[in-house]
Amino acid sequence: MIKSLIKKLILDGAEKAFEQGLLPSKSFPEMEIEQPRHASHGDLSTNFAMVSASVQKMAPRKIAQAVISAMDDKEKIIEKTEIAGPGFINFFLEKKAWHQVIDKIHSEKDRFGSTDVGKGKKVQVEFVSANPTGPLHVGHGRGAAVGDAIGNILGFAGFDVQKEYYINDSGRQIRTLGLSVWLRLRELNGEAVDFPDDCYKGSYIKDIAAALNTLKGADILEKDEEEAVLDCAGFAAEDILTGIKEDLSRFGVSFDNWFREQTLFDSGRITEVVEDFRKKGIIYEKDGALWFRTEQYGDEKDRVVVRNNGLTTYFASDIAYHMEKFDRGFARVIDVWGADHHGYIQRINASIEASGRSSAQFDVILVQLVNLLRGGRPVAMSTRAGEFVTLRDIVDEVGKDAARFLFLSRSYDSGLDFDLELARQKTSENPVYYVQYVHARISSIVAKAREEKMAPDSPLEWTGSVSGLVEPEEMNLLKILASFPEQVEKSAATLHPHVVFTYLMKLASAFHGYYNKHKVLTQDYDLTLARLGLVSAVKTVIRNGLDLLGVSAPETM
RNA sequence: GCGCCCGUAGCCGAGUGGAUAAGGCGUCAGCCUCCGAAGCUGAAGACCGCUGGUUCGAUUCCAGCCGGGCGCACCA
Repeated sequence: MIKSLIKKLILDGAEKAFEQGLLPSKSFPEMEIEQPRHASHGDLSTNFAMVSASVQKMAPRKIAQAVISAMDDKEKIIEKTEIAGPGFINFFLEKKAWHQVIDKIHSEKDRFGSTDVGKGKKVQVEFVSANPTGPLHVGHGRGAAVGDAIGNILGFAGFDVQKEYYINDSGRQIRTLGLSVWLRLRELNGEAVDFPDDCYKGSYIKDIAAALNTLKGADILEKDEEEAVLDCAGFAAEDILTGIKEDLSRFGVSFDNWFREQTLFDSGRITEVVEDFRKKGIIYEKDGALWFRTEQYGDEKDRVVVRNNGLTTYFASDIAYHMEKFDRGFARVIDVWGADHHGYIQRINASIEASGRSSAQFDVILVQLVNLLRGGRPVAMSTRAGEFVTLRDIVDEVGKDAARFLFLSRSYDSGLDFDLELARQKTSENPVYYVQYVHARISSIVAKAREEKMAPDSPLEWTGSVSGLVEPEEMNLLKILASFPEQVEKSAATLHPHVVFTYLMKLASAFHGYYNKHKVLTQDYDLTLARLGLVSAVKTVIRNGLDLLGVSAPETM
């Protein structure tokens, strides 16, 4: 908000400078306004003069001079300006310019930080979408944390967001699941079976078989293989899916929609798309299979959509699924995938282009792999042998908050070491407590103030004396608070939740420093009110930020 | 071989064209009769993988190389 004020001052100034003949051109390129790294460079700084140099055909410092001389600071929020270095215009603001933010935070409360840059545009974020063939593991956890946070952040930035989970409930892996359960079921009934290598070996398969056995074991044993396997598959998939939903909900992740692959078959959507593409000539036949000319759209080679046995591939479903998404009216579709699926992007892009849409409406977020460690040593994981640490195990061991915060602590572009021992520690090594501690500390201060009747109850009554906030640490906090909305915007624009994480760490650090240096509750009534107004604003922003990441903000710890 | 991601202090890492490269861990020296020490203050530690290019300006963009991770099925 302060930035936009400054921006307007600059543009108005430039306009006026042009009218006065100080500037030759009326065209003003996009400028950056940012908080300089060093306080000696002012509160805010712009590169306006530098980016205008080529348009104005003038030296940046001269442009800066012209703009400053024509600027009209009616509200007197600028203490002074200076031209620095190659042509930066540095602004030193009056303290009152920063004081306003407290009022704003207390009136907007849990909406502070939200913006309308999204303009209500419909966006779908699809994430996790793990096959219902086994429990969720760490990698799914990272994807869940990232997808959920991105959804929250986009929503806060004014997009109309739907979170969706795609269930692969048909196809070969589901049959394999059914077969695995069927074999275990027969084992339970005393039969000696040969358990194939490509079947699922996890102990959860035995649990499912046992449950199914008591339910209707005898029934299934009577059926022939095909039917029995199908029965087992249906039961197992639903059972696992129920578990997945539970795990996700305990992880604090909820979806607006669960979409089943099977519906694409039932509605005829898949054959429809294949037929459509065939008519358009982008699908051809070779070796008894149908191929999609994805190479024409930049893929390495063409891909099969219908196998020579007549069955459609997973890719065919996915084409239909993405068509379906756009048909549902989403202007923008975002998929969150594990990085090992990156080779798939070209293909989906191809199908979107082929259907006459722009692949610019489609984003894939590739989440790099997670290395699970315990005390610095890798945790052995083998899906094949059915030995792995599940997301549920992790939530049980380290808690939802610590897990989510760690998953979002750095960019998903890099691999992540997740150390269970570290995540469990309630020490400074664990950033989640560092931030939550701020919230709890402030709660405690506010509670004490109320108990001892040091201030009126409503925060709205605290802001009258904000002018008492003059300490450098207070000004620093105010500036950080004021930048929250733009950090949310940046996070939304780049689809990177760790921007919010980094912001929260910065705010928390500034608060802890302030807390150690200055008392909030003092003998001076007005000063106490002002500081209560400040710290409770910090509390609100910490909570709003943690909310976006799906981490709780406790009153006590 | 081809494709995607990564390469910033002993370690983990922020920084998507700007002025003196965040922060954390670890190391060293300090701070609790006082609002929560899960906290704070200070010190030491960086040819931002290498070589070129674009630019007034490159850790940031481009190219090539080196190193690491992950993929390259009529599997999902």
